Amino acid sequence: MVAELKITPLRYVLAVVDHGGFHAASRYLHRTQPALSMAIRELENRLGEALFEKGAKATLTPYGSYCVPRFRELINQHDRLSRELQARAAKEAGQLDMAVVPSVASRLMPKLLSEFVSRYPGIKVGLHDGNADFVREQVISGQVDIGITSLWGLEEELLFHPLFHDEVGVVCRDDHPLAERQTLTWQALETESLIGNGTSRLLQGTAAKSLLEMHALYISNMISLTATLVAGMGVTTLPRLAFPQEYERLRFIELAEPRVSREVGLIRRKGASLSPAAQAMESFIIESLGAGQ
Amino acid sequence: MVAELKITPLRYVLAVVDHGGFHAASRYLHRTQPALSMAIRELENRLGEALFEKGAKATLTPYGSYCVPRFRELINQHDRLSRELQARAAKEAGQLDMAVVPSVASRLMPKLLSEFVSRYPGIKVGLHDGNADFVREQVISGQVDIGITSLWGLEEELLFHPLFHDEVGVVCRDDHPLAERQTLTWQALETESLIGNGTSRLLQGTAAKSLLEMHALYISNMISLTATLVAGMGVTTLPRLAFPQEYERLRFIELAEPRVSREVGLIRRKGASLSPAAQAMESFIIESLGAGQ
DNA sequence: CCCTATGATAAATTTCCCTTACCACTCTGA
DNA sequence: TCAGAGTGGTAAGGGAAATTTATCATAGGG
Repeated sequence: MVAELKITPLRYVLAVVDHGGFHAASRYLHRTQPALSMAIRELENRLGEALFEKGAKATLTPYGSYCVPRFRELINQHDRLSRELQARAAKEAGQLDMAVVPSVASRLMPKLLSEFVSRYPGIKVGLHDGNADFVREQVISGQVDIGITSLWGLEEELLFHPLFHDEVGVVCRDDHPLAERQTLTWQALETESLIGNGTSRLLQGTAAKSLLEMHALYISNMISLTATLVAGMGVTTLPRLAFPQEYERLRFIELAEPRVSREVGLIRRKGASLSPAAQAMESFIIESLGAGQ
Repeated sequence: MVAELKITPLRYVLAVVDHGGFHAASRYLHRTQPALSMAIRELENRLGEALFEKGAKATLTPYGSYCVPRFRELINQHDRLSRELQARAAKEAGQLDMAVVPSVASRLMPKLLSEFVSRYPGIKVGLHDGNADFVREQVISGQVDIGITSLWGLEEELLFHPLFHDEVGVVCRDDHPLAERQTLTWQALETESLIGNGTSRLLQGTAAKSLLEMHALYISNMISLTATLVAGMGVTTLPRLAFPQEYERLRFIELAEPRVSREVGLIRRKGASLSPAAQAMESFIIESLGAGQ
């Protein structure tokens, strides 16, 4: 059975000691003098021993002298903890991990992250990239706080906040016959050597689904895919954001018929709420990408 | 500005976590469930962030998971301190120093101390011996908590609690002419070679005061004094307690006219109250020596 | 010697915590 | 499918605890 030492009376004792009297302390604490007298006496009763000499003005007993530094230590610990937790709640510190699809990671995250860390200097961000399945897994398993990806279907245990639509188009080398076209229909691709990739399943359920069966080649790795395209070995379909702009010889042609797009958005676990830091990131991303872009 | 984290709600949070639910925790804490709900919500508001998921049964938010171990740490620290201070107040632990006159130190303290430490195993005792002036100085300066000595006069800044009277008698070798006497008067000493010692001033203000002027020899050190007496070089006066029983050849003869005695007692500073440990020692000494002995 | 400082005390008041009573929701087993 | 027991949340009232107001006794300083 431990007596409950409330923090406030301990603070009173320290104030009396530091200010050299009950009246001075009461002014400092914005309390009246009897409040201190009674609170401290209550504390003394609880401890079973007087802290201040009776009849002397604010003089500590030996027991009191023993207690004061320990009170101070406990209060310091308390205040440090209180400040730390509040700061963390106020998103001034913390840590978050996110999983992001490669196209977003390479094209959007650099600018986003640099702005984020300058706005929230205390927050540590871990960025993990991988394909849509990887992102989904990471979020569901709780390995990361939030993810940015496009969903293939509705997920029971995930919340999806849409950010933007990303149009699917055809990518080919600049000397390819299709390269000069402004728009394409799926029929125009029937005779092409179409290379499949991780985003190809976006075509599922659309008028262009027959193209899926044409894949002679399937390349999931982006570097390999672009190298193959640059080598002129065929064409592929990609969302615009996934189109690697840095390759001068590659062209992106919009697919007009059917219009296919993926909806890129933010995902998080349904049951669990976000940590303050992750919440800050979520709000930041929605604010940055939700409207404009 | 630091928010005041009260200990009790923190305890509630831990109970809910440890017992896996508000109801289970409320049973454990002997509180009703709404009490926990409201106290914890109050705490959440204070921190600015939820600790438990809403709509889920007692599931911690990421922020909550971060907080819980820190709450536990603070509460452990609190409880440890509370127990320690209460134990100290209950005299189960602590430390005290006392200054004692040599006769008391050698004749009474050994038995007293062995009983004391067996009754209060946690208390550390420092025992310092010296003459009455030394004891007085040590107590007044606060070097020691309490002293046992006899006072020569009333002291303004000391509290004196009498313990027992110690009769002054004459000490001589067993072959001395006075050795066979049962009692003596001061006149019988006029022709003797009287050796003075630290206790001689007890005779001041008594009928035997003329003896003080007869001192040809003054020896303050007890070992030297007894050696001198054993050598048959004279007689001296000593309180009975100061008479060294271990010397077979020395005899103690009561002084009947005048009866001189010192009043041995406990002294402590008037303004300052005692530490719990010192208080325990004081009560113990009074209990042991006040009545009997 | 008055005046002002100290802290202690008593009663009134405000504040806060807890309980009782009730609701909404989810899960389980018949 | 539906009753029943589990979860936790909400509202209103009571009571204890903390605080204030008012007063007192005492001690030190001009």
